[in-house]
Amino acid sequence: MAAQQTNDGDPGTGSSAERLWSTSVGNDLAFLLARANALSLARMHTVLAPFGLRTRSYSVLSIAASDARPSQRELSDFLRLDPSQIVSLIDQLEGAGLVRREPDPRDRRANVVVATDAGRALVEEARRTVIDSDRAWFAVLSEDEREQLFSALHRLATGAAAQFADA
Amino acid sequence: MAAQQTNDGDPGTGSSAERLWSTSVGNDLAFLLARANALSLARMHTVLAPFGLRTRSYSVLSIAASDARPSQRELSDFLRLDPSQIVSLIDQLEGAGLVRREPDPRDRRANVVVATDAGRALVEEARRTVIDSDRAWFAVLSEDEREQLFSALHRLATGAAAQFADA
DNA sequence: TATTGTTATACTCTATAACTATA
DNA sequence: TATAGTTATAGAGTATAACAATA
Repeated sequence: MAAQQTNDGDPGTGSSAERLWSTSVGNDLAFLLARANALSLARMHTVLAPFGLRTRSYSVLSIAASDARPSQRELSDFLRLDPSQIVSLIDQLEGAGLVRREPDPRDRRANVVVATDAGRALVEEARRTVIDSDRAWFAVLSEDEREQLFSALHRLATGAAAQFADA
Repeated sequence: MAAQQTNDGDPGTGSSAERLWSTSVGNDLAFLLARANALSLARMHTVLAPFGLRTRSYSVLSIAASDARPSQRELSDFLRLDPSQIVSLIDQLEGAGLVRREPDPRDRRANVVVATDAGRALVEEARRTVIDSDRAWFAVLSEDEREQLFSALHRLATGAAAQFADA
């Protein structure tokens, strides 16, 4: 760990960076959101590394392994990634034999992204460890609090608030 | 931006990507956290652009403008950025005449980062618009819900959960 | 004319390693 | 020996623009 070192031999100042929480940014919801997410991402990265996945590729593979049969455009919209980023992600996953592009019979411009058997097996194994990690990481919250957090984040991620981001 | 179709809060239409919410990632707290944060960051970027600031430089400048008199190391610990990233951020802000490095009389290795008058004026103006934007963006939550969200995120960002990220 | 997927490019962010000067 | 700041570098993430095939 990066060792929040206490500044010993320095009487008067407590643990060095702790007092910065009293500044305005320390009390800003958006800053807390960013910080919590940074920690969560680092955790996900650690958990997914043994599977050769990152958060993005895990999300794509997970959706490809469902029965949703998404097009690349739908993945782009849902994950809020540029279509070109989806191309790159699918290229990697396809190169690793985890997903394949199937032509959409209803629109010859579009590809449907589906997981291979190998992809399905990998993502199911990965998902189990992700769920375990989630449980441990969110254990500082009670069941009620987790539900409230889910509700709040879901509204922020989908609700009217979303339009402000595109202004 | 890439043609973000404004699918603002109209669930009946069944816009193509909407059904992907029923997949497992759509119900993952960590995914929601990432998505909400991405939207919040995009919003902050839009709000801060007229001031020539980004979220990072805004945070640094904001703390430098307080009476906390942080060292670069403290900024690094608090913002969870590598010391080298702090160097780069301070270089930019110092080049723009917004902060300056002052020698720490108690440790000649350390710099104390303080805002100039210009920096203080800029960040106060910026903070007003950030606060307005925050209010609008979090308006989908009630006052109680905002407090609960703050409490939950604060625990996730500082509590025992933090150690999992470095495991 | 608009949309899907694609290629290309540039910039920001993240993560490490090594170096200096102080402690 | 350890810490504060610095330099350098490489890989991941983000944001645009332009293009071919298809609708």
